[in-house]
Amino acid sequence: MITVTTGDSRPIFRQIIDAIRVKIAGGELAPGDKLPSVRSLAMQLTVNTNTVAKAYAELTAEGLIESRAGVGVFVSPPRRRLSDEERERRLAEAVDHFVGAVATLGFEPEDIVARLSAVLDDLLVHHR
Amino acid sequence: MITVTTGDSRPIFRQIIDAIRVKIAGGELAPGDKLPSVRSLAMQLTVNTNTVAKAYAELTAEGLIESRAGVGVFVSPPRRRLSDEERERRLAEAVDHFVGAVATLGFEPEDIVARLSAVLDDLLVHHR
Amino acid sequence: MITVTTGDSRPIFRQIIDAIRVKIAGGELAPGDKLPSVRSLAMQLTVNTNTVAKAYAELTAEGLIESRAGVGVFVSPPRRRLSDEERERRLAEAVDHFVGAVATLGFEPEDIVARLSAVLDDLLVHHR
Amino acid sequence: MITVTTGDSRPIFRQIIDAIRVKIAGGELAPGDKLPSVRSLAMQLTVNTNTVAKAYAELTAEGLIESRAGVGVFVSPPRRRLSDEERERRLAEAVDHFVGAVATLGFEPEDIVARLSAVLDDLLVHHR
DNA sequence: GTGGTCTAGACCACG
DNA sequence: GTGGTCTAGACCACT
Repeated sequence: MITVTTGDSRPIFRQIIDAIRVKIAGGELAPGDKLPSVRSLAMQLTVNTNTVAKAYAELTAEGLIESRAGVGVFVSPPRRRLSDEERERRLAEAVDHFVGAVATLGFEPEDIVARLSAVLDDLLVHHR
Repeated sequence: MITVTTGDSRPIFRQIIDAIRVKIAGGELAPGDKLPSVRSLAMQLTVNTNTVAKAYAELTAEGLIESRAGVGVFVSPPRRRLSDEERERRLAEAVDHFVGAVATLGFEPEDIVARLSAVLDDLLVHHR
Repeated sequence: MITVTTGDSRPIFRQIIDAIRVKIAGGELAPGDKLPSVRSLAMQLTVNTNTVAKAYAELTAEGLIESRAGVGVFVSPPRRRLSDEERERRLAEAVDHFVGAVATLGFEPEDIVARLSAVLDDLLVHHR
Repeated sequence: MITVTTGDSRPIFRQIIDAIRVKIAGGELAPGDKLPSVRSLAMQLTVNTNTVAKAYAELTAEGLIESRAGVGVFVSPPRRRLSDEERERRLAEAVDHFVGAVATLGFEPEDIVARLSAVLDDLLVHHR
């Protein structure tokens, strides 16, 4: 089940993208699985169909899902789409953004790392 | 020295905010230190003065810096301007964004955590 | 100057994407060059601004251009974004599609190759 | 043997059209040869019969195949059903699509041409 | 003025 | 019924 929050700083379509990415990474959505249709997800989230379609389009461009016209949207078999440099660049950027966001919140580094580690392990390790 | 890059997905004013936050958290900017004026920083970064002013405004609202009329802008003494709920909310949001961004990059959880841990420790622990 | 044709089987936004890709590959658009604004290109092509924005968004996702909010859209410095496998896969797919489209048109293979070669050389070699 | 793949950007009916075109151009399907019935091909590919029927309809319109009532579908004797203008238009469009798709993949023009040349020669020259 | 997001609604292509 | 494209128009964020 995907949820969107208006309080989140990310736009709706990006919240959808991130949520589905996490489900795929965690194995909750496996290759071949069918995603909810654009219209049904839009209704469930009470957003416009175009907003869901935009999220699905980006996930398709990333090679994570594929849509079969008239049939629906499905999780793709995994493939390495990005170069190592690009993957590295994106990780570095994500780290930079994260550090910039939490640097002055007053949490201990160990607490932050523990928090993140728990979430990541739960998602990715659980999958293996 | 702060730098802004066009390749970054964050808007310029946010890059400035994050960079100053990190400098403060890491001790590179200590309480009482003087920051460059809005105008001079804008000139140095070759961005609009409004952009720098916007960044300084948010940092002021967070209680990280304060401007003394006619004198300049200075790093504030450490204090908690944000409520615990707000701090928690921001951390949770940052974790969500980060996980959504790196979930499908294909890195091992340990590698991601190690990477982040190194950056955080370098910044925050070094400071204490 | 970019043009779109209603007779083309590609949707408008894809025609725009392909045209800009070719201009970038051919060096007609160099890194740092400014592209026409979303609104002005939309007006010139007499299409909706969303259509142009969609094309620009995909080119941004491909790393070919970057947009600076409030300033405009610019050609990015080149970087290798895709893995070798993905580049190879895309070339193979393009070749398959092309061959499927021209196989029974009755042209001689040499003529087809010569035609394509001329276009490619004009674009890519001219650039070096 | 024809195969369809979900990873391909073309709709299924177009994949079928292209595959049969290539087989005819390459001589693997010669004039007079019998094609599988709409139903049997649909069953073999596990696609809707409408999809195969649509592909056969377009191939018939192009004069490449013909159905003899109650007997089956057969490869037509070679003839030019398309006007020179239409053939030229299709070639030009195919070239445009191809160039747009590969322009920014980072391959050398010679490599692209060599690749395409090999496939075309293998198909068409071998046939003569 | 620039790009980004979202909505509403229409029409088409596909299966 | 499914996704894809396009339009029109609004509102927001950024500079």
